[in-house]
Amino acid sequence: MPRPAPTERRKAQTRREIAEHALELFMRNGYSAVGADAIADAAGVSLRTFYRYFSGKDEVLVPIVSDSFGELVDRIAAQPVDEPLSVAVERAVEAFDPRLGDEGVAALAQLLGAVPALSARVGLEFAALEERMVALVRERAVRDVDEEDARVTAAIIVLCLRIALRSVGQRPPMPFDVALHRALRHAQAGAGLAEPASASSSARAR
Amino acid sequence: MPRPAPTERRKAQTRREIAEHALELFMRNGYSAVGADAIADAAGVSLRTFYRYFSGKDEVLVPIVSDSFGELVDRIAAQPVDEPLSVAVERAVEAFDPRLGDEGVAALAQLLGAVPALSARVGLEFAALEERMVALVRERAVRDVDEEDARVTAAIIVLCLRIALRSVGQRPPMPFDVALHRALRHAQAGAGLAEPASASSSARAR
DNA sequence: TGCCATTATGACACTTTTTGTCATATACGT
DNA sequence: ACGTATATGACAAAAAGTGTCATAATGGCA
Repeated sequence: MPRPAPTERRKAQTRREIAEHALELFMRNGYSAVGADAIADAAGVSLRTFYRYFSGKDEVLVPIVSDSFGELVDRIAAQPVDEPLSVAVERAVEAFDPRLGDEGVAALAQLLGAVPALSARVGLEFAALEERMVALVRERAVRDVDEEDARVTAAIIVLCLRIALRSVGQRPPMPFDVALHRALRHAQAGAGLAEPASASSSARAR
Repeated sequence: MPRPAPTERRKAQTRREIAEHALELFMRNGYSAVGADAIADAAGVSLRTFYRYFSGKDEVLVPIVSDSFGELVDRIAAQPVDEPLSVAVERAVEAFDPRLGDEGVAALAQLLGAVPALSARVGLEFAALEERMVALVRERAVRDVDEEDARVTAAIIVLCLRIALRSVGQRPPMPFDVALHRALRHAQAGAGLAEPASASSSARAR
């Protein structure tokens, strides 16, 4: 029996709010200086409730990543199936980041770059995205695509998303869509894997 | 001032031994059923010493991954620079896994597939490998390779290693070198990113 | 609107994990 | 073999995470 929908939305909202308070606290005081209790206080919930929503401090930014990139995958899925995946991805990314402001994305990316524990945990989230992406890849191939091949393709697309997010968190920060475009182009060109030392990288590979 | 070499080797050895005991315990009793104290006991060190070598239980398999794949990267670096990277990687992988037996690798891969905490932490290790791989990529390109392009290439190679390791831990298990070969071939072919829905994946792309 | 069943929350005690500190023992270089 | 550096162990304490139960809030329904 499915659970009442309004309740589910409320819970997702609470989770999200805790995450956003955590993001702000981390940015202001640093990750290790902020305890789970401080996040709980800031979000107006008890510590026990915090642990009902998150297994630990390292998981607390997951909803933000998960929401943003989950919606991105939704938009990829909504693109017409008769165009190349790379195009579908780039189209979808044009409207990236509905909830978080640009500063929010930058803050997130910086934190992920600076705090291994967060980066590690978020890595699992990208792995989950990869699962969804496998389905999209197979949808778009006409038939009999090997499961393994689809996984590799999906993994490479998700990898490009990660690389793009990382670029946003660096100095100087690069816009998400630009970084993604570059990564996709490079992967699409075969990643420069075939060039011997006497040839340049993908730059000339078109 | 550098630290005495014998001491460093002893420490690495201790670290490695703790890791191997942990791997065995995890395989026998399951990850969550094995406490840090049990690992410390099995390895013959105090709990306090365990925490000097590892920041937590989730880090305890890192030396195994790190050693194996670190040596793999060493061998890649040792390949002649005038051949394509993908070839260098495949040559290097022929002699994969010096210390761990095949069962060891399989056990490791299964655990990584089953325990998110381990998988997450090991992900950081692959990120470190990526750093080294960037250098190798740039070495092999004759000149002026964009930092970003090199990163993408390096990241894709490391991704292939991860995918190959994952394949080893699945049913039916695939040999590491075979899985790696497949992943590399696919990435090299452009990952099927360019095909519209009316064409098959890389199978024919050869 | 008001009632009932469901379920999320808070409070508190408790277990497990992780870290600080200091005394001891061990290993390294001479 | 000796002196010094440093790795280890033991203990205490802090922090993180969990089990449990009573309460409060919420959603479905008349």
